[in-house]
Amino acid sequence: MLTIGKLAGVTGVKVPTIRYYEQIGLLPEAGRSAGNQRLYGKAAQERLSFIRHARDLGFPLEAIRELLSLSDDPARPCAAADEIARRQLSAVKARISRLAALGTELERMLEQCSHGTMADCRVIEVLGNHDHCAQDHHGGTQDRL
Amino acid sequence: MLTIGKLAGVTGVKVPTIRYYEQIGLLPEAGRSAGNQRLYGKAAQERLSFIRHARDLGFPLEAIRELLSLSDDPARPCAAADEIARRQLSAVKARISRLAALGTELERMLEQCSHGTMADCRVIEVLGNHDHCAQDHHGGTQDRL
DNA sequence: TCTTGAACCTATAGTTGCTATAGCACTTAG
DNA sequence: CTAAGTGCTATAGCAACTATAGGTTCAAGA
Repeated sequence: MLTIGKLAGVTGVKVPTIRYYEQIGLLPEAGRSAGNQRLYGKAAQERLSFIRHARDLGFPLEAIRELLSLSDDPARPCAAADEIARRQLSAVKARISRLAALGTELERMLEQCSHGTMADCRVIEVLGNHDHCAQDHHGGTQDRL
Repeated sequence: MLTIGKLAGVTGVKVPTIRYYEQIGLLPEAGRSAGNQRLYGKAAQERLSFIRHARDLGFPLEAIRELLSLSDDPARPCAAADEIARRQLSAVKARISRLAALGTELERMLEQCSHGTMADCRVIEVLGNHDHCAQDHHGGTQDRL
């Protein structure tokens, strides 16, 4: 049985984050010691590692909640889990292409800068006037990493 | 003179967002009509367009605040603005490379999926066990877009 | 002129995924 | 036995908005 600090150590998830996951129901309520401290077994450790890994891959907590509830039911077809992962992949791809466009625009902006005074700074000028832009970078998707 | 709704229309910034920018001091307090409604002139419109464009390029509000205060002082050298933009560019690049790694891992995961039941779903299996991963995707930078 | 509906106002709470703080109780090494 | 370290709860804060409630003002049609 691990205390919350040890669990944090082995999973790489911080202590307050573990308590937060319990609070939002992503982890079941932990058993307690005589002195009211949380104690974790192997199952909890595996569940938390799963969550950690999925978070590292950018899955939102709600998606992780779905994945966990799917995996609790081994007989069901795996298509639903598949679909969640595919959604995540396409969100990642969308994010990359948007960021690539932003990077290009930022580079263009910086190349043009002649390092004089603010009065004729291209950075400020470009930001003030969208007509200078080569690409359309308006209204990107809001899906979070 | 534009009402807040018209200003929202021409700049593409939503009405509550404009009020929010005023509240946090990114926009100066707007003048008011006889009936206490905000009225905006050309200067406010340009300032807001600047903010919008910088946000589209992913600059955090604090960076925008700096850029605005720099541009209010046309005699100063442009190096400071340059530096802010360079920081933003490197944040964008870091974000892209991290996302690319995540994308690769997600693709690998999905390729291996044999579309059976949850019991032997690779998606779940891979998420549960980091040893399956080709790459290191732990502890990415937290800088926001 | 009256009325209706859109657009405005303020203030507050919610979003995501944590992180930090305050003020305690418990546990463990010396 | 005591002091440091870890644990507990509850609450507030972060970015950057978005949504809601409950009220006022404005513009246009009858």
